[in-house]
Amino acid sequence: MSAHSTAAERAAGLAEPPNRRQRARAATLDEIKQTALDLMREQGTVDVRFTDIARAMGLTPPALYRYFADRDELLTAMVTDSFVDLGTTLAEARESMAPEDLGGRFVATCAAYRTWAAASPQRFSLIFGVPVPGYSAPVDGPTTDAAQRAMANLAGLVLANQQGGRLGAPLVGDVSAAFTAFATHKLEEYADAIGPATYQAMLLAWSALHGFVSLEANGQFGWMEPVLRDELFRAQVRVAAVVLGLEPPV
Amino acid sequence: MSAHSTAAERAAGLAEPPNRRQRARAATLDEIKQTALDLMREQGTVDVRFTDIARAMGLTPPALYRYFADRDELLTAMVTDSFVDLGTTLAEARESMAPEDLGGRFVATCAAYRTWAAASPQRFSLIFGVPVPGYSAPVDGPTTDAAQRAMANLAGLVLANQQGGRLGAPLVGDVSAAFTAFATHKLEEYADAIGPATYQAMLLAWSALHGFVSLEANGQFGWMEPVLRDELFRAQVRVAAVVLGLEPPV
DNA sequence: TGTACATCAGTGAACGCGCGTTCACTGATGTAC
DNA sequence: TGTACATCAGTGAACGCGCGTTCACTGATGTAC
Repeated sequence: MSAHSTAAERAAGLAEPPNRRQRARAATLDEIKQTALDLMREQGTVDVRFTDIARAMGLTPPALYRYFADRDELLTAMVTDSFVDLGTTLAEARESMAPEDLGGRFVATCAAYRTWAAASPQRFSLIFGVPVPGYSAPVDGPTTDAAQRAMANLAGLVLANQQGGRLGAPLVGDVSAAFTAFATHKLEEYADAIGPATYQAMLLAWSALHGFVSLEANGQFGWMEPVLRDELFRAQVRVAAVVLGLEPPV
Repeated sequence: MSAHSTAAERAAGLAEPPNRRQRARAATLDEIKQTALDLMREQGTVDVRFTDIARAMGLTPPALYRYFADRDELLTAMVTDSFVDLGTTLAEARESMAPEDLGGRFVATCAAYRTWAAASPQRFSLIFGVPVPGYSAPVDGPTTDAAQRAMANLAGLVLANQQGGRLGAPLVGDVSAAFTAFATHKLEEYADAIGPATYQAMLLAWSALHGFVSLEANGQFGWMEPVLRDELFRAQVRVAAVVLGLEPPV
């Protein structure tokens, strides 16, 4: 590979390994977001002051405008990052267990969801919480997307279990006609492998997990020892599994 | 009753119906909090600007200092109010059903929890969410109290079911030794009527409900028709009931 | 390989703004005799 | 019942502050020939 790239290569947006400057820029971008996150954590808030970030980084505030057009753009980037990070974290957790170990994969994914939220409640709240002050979310943007993606992850696991013949009847069998119609429409992509009741169960199980995770991340379980919370979470995962009709994974 | 109160009456802090001025003051206090809430709702935020409240009420900002020492005091009041309001709302829902109709009481209380949150996500987030920007919560204050109170409400219902002989075995029977010890200690007040497994189930059921409620209140179920959400919630209540080992209430 | 030019990160001064809060005041409402 | 005084809600002017943002600049890094 030559040191000089051709015009064609540039036009195609091809490789051309980043120079020192570009790498520095990328690093600074990351540092800004990381610093913002640290500040949020430090003050237990979801608010960010541009000035504070600069100060914490040893920069003057105007320098940040080289990287983000304004405060909103930074927040949007952080929200997007959080989505991606949560997604990859869940996927990694899933892949950390052997493909045949469906129960293990389920448990690991649930645990990752919990750990991720507990590790940084601010990002969790950025995704699932009430909007940030002064920040106007992009039109119908990633906000509801959160639901979709989290669901997709769960749906994949359930589908795998179904195909592995490890999926029994969901805990709640009753599904209304309206919900059935809706689910059938939604489930086309899964080629009818998943029925309406199981689809409903996915939402129920997800809610159950999310409830625990959200209460814990927001400090509502502070009165319990961490060990006890672990036990409780294990039980909550059991509940989710039973709701879905999975073979006992724990 | 005479128009004049005695010094003794005043000292004892007795009745003495509030005069016009006092009534006006109380009304203004309420109006301030209500306006703050309306503004929060309007801009989909948990932030409040003192100036905005005054403007919305047709007052000058300094006037508010007759009622609240500063912004924090207003927020604290709003948090406290939210607690009380949620509490009474749940209690009212419970009492709206006959004492013998334990299933009905359970369902009604769950539904009230949901409705309350959906009706004002801001207050819900004030109680259960991440702290408000710039607002430093009172020491170890009501924040974790939320857990306790919500639990107390649920515990009451479960206890009633237990005493009514309508409480079966909880869905998840396994309880770790550590959790058993903890629960036993916590449950002294219930005179051993409730076992550790049921105590654990209470937390699990609450989490499950809370998850749905929180996802819905934060708009994560926006992609579902309201009717479908209703159906889904009904199923979620079923899940909670089964987790607790209640006779099928729905 | 060296030189001339272009790009770009970061600075420092400056701005406008709006917010929280204070203060001395006015006028209405309530209280004591 | 009337008068004198006390209380208190609300005003308007003023303050300090810190934040977001702009602008013209400097100096370092990268690029073309």
